[in-house]
Amino acid sequence: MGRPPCCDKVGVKKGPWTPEEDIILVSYIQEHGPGNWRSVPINTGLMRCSKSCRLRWTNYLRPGIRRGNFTTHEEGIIVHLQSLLGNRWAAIASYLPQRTDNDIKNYWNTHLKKKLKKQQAMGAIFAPPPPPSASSVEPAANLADTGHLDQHQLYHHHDAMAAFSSNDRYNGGARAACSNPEVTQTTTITMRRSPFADVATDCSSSSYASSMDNISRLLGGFMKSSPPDDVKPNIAVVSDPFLSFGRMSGTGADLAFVPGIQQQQQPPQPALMGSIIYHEETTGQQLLQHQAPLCSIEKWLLDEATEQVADLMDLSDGYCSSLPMMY
DNA sequence: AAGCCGCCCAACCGCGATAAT
DNA sequence: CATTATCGCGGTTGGGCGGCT
Repeated sequence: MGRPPCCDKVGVKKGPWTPEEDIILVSYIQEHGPGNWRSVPINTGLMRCSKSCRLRWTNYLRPGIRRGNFTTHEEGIIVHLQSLLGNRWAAIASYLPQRTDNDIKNYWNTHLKKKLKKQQAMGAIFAPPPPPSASSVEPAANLADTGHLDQHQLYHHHDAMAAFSSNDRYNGGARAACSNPEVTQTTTITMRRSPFADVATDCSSSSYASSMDNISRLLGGFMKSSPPDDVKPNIAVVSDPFLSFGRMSGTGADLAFVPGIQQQQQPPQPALMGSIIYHEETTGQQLLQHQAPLCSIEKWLLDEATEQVADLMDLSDGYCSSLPMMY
């Protein structure tokens, strides 16, 4: 015999969560912490399967999540990482602790992919065709493992970054330069006002699921009443994704910083929390000294970030400019 | 005002990896 | 060691909403 079944498949409720269900779930997790999802529907009486509970918590209810309003900075990081890692949303999300993989995936599919496509189409008019052996479209799935980036992938990546950078820099009637070094022309293109300005989540507009007010109220009590100092959720404290190489793994009482891309099955490492979380003033270099050695991709990202993020942060984006300059 | 259409995103589904028995 | 459930991930779906005609 293996394990007992997680939940009855009969009578399991599906569809949008109600405020009542959210309250039940949040208060249960407040008391017991996340994890052991199997027991959640059983102990709470929620007519949801454990999977649904976990999803609701990780994608929506857990503290520290920012929703909507992806900043230029974040867009750049997502594009950057997607070109490196492919559609490994969880890995990408590990660099944006305040964002869920689902959120990033949705944002990519609905916004960034189109934007990139558009940019690449524009670039294709002027750029030479890619090398025949190149696999720019192919996700570089093994990059994280090997740490190796071939020239074309870098190429692709730089184009993507440049597209975003220039796009935002010249938002609204814009002039975007192709970053391809072999292309000397500067392309003048016309752009509408950035759609990204409008993406912002229309949190208050619709169904309950989109109501941040409700959630804030729920979590307000949660944050106030629950966590003792040593288990307090810390996600929001990390002010720069590039400083948080690793993942805020788990939530609530289990929350811990796990260095590296792989967050699966990692035990919490509270010892690291102090060194990372509470050093908002820490520089990138200082951080490197504090941390376990970075894998190649992380080092590369940091190097890249030094140049590119600094550039992006000049874009007078409110959020970006409010971040401390680390580099 | 009503109908249509496209977009957005929360939630579901299916699968592989891992853990428990 | 085999079996079975759980967990976590990526892909997909479908309901709701807003814009357009």
